[in-house]
Amino acid sequence: MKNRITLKDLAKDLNLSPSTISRALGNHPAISDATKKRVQKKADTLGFTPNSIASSFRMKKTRSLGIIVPRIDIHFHSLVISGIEDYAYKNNYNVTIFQSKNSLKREKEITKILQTRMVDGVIGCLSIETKSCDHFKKFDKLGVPLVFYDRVPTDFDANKIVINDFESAYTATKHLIKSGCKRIGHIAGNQTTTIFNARLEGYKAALKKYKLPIDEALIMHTNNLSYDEGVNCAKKYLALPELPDGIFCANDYTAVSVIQVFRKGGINIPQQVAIVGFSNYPISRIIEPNLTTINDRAFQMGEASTKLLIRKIEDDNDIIDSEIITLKTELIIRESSKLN
Amino acid sequence: MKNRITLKDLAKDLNLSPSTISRALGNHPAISDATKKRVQKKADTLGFTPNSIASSFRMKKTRSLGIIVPRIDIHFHSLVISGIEDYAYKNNYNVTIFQSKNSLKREKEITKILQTRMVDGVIGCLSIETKSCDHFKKFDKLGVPLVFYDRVPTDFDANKIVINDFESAYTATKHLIKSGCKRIGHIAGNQTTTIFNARLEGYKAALKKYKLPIDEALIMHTNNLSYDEGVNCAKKYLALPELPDGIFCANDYTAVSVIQVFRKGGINIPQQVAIVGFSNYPISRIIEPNLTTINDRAFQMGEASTKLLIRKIEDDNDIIDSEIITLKTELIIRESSKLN
DNA sequence: CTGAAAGCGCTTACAG
DNA sequence: CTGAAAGCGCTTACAG
Repeated sequence: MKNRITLKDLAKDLNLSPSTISRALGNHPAISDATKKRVQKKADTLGFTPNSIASSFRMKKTRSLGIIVPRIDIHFHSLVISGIEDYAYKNNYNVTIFQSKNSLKREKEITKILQTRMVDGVIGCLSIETKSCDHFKKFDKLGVPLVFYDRVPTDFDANKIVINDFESAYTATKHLIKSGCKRIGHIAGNQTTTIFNARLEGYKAALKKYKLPIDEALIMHTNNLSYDEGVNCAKKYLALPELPDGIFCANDYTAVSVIQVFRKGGINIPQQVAIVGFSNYPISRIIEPNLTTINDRAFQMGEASTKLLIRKIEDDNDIIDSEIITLKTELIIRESSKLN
Repeated sequence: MKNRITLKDLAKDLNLSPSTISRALGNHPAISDATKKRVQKKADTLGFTPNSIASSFRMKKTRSLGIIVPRIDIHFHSLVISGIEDYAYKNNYNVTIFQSKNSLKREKEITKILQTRMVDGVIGCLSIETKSCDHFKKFDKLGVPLVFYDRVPTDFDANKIVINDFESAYTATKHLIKSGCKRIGHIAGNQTTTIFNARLEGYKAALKKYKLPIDEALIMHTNNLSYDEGVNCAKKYLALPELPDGIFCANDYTAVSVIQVFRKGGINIPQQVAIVGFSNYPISRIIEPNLTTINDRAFQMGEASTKLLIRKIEDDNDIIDSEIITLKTELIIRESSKLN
């Protein structure tokens, strides 16, 4: 570490006090323009860079947000983080990221780290293993606001940014019904996860509403909605005495695998089976036929989380205890379900 | 902000000095086990959390790494960041992320922010717009180590983690030649970017080595190697009097678009045209036929960058000025090029 | 084994 | 318009 220039050094050089230097660089109204210019010029020539840690320490504000995501390399999360960084950057906050790797143990460790006053607020998406959220309760005691997105706690009141999974699944299923499908299947995610349960329920609700039977044989269950699980589900569909004529898949990966397996089996999509996915992953525009899917607003989720969080951080006399914001999704109709 | 418990509070409560509390919690050998236990217990019951900003300030170490990437939501970068976070986490560093959004202006702003002693070291991948790296030179003066990956500066000596793009392209092209291809095309990226130029040169070198002609008509140039540009290139190939029998694409997106356009045109892959991509994106395992590609070691690039950076941060009497580490890539042979 | 003291580099209420 | 002084919460060299 080299010797770094401080306010004191500038002060000595200019025969001013450190207070004046600080005010001049902070563009304080009480300082004369002449002084401001002198100070700025000296700061530039000496290459002064302020010590933001000293400032954070003094101000008890770090202008940092802590983010806990299961994994960064999952496209959904990388989009959310992109939205977070973008909104934070525009508001002069920076973003410190941690991956829980879907381990409850690691998630707990991370909350401990974040509870050292490192950050002014926290945005989290729970790990798959997380059932109870006790390890997040300390933030409230410390006065550190907390916002969850996507996988949110159910066991305590918290700020949450979500989409309406039930409604989205209902819309997707209704779209298949309106396109003329009568035997509609569903590839479901892990039912202990709220959002995947809601997608299943939305699917069922649409069937009920339009007086179509709910046939458990057409509902396939998976653990991770992985591509490979999708392949298995597709094979099971092919083994049925009668194929479904439409399938709503709880994510795009399984939808893509179904399309591929079915086409290999000589089945026309969408003519014989129409397919709808969920998430609007990049692959949905590449797979042939292009996949009808739900835009889950990942980037906007990041923006909205950050906007809410910063408001909570900066509004001292905020009397709202917790807030749940639901974003509108969007059905994107593409070739995989165009029947008429 | 609520009133927070400090070392002083604990000290008063236990009739000890703050120094002792600090040492006890830091597991200093000079403190008796009995005292350590008393202090730890009290800290737990009062819910003491240390103020890491105060500690950073005092120690002149933040244990934070600053990352500048063009975008977080590009799969390559999200993988690198994942590798960075993983290695950093295991070594008790945290990771603060900024996106340049490929804007030189924003990249400069970010370097300014990072030069406020916020971080102990910086990992960067240059924006597309960046030609000169003067804005990074200040880090050296501040004693803040800097490591670049992937898109690295050419105009000054710096620590760099790269793959051998020339060699990888050579290997990919050689694979096509060994598979029997005689008319091999290339879809090239922006030639002002070093890595894409190296890929083109590696391709040419392989052709030369094996005494195949370099036919400029078979070399397509793109700006961003986007999917849509790939579609255009594919159409241009189709318009040629004679098709190539193999194409090495500088990334997977263009390779995928070529496969799709060619198949729509009734061309068999790999029998008529063998295709090789670059990067091993998830889609390479989904597209049919599965795409032969180069594993570009994104995650490992993140790990290696962080390992090098932390070494530079912690090794005070390091006399190495700058270091360039080249990672081995791997040719992954899949259906799109299996000719024999 | 424990304590008193100094100081990291800022910011700001108070005084002039 | 400018300055002197206090203090944010830690850590550690020094002393005992």
